[in-house]
Amino acid sequence: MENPNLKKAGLKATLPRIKILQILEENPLRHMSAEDVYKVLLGTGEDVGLATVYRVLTQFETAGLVARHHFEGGQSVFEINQGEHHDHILCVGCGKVDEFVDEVIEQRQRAIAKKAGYVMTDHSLYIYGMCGECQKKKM
Amino acid sequence: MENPNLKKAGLKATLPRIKILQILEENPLRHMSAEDVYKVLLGTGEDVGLATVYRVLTQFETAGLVARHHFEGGQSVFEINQGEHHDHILCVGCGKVDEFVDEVIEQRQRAIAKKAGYVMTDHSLYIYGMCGECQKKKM
DNA sequence: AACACAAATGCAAAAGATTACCATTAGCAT
DNA sequence: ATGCTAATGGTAATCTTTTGCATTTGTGTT
Repeated sequence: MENPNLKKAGLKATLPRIKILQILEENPLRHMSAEDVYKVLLGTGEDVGLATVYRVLTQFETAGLVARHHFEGGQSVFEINQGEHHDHILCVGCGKVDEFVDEVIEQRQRAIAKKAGYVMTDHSLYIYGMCGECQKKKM
Repeated sequence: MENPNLKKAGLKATLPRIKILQILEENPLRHMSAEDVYKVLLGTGEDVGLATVYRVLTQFETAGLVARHHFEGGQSVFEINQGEHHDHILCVGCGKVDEFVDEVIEQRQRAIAKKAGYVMTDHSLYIYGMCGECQKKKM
């Protein structure tokens, strides 16, 4: 029953890790801050410290189980790694997050890095805007 | 002598603002954190508080005089707005920052936002990688 | 040039996010 | 079941940024 991804990642299957991974997998909110995860844990009566949540999330990131994003507004948000790579488009009105993939952009980025003499290791692309619903509200 | 950009932006020409704008314009480091600016001020013997630096930089951002970036690693960095919009490519080895513009990417972004029903207000694209020099060092 | 008043500043305290410390607990191989 | 090491929880510390408030400084006006 213990999630096999933990062992695969070389992490001991401890209770906090199992719980946190489960939350990231099952919570409808795909992008959660450490605080968000912590609150869910408290809600389910788990006795896990906030410091542990931070530690575990960082370990998950290192192990490639989750991706860390730096959306505007300060804190890091984490998203479980499943399916393909994608970028994000965020609504500045309501905070909604949508995902997209664009092969043309991916390719141009690689070309730009190469031309500048870099070996690309990562990239982050966020589009900010106002979503359909929020546009209506503002009228 | 007082920088006309301040008045143009509707900001009183106070000594801290004049000095800070000057630093942003003249410092060879084009991307500076609030702390960076503060240290330069101290170095030139100016008596400006760190809180004022933060306040002024935020005002400059609102006025469109500077752009705020959220590079990986926590604090905000500011860059004076002159010339065209551009995106950034950063070296994860030495911290070097290069700039680039790619019209294809700009255009795809607008198209993606539109298709998702968003009115795009802003975007941020960072490419991370290892620059030429750092690649050599690692061998 | 002196005034008057609101806006801006400096300092220190506060707030928010994340990390470090350390004594205690819990996986896991034997 | 036992023991050893890694992991955890709680708290204090750190770092960046913001806020409150008394004081100072621009600026337009006499």
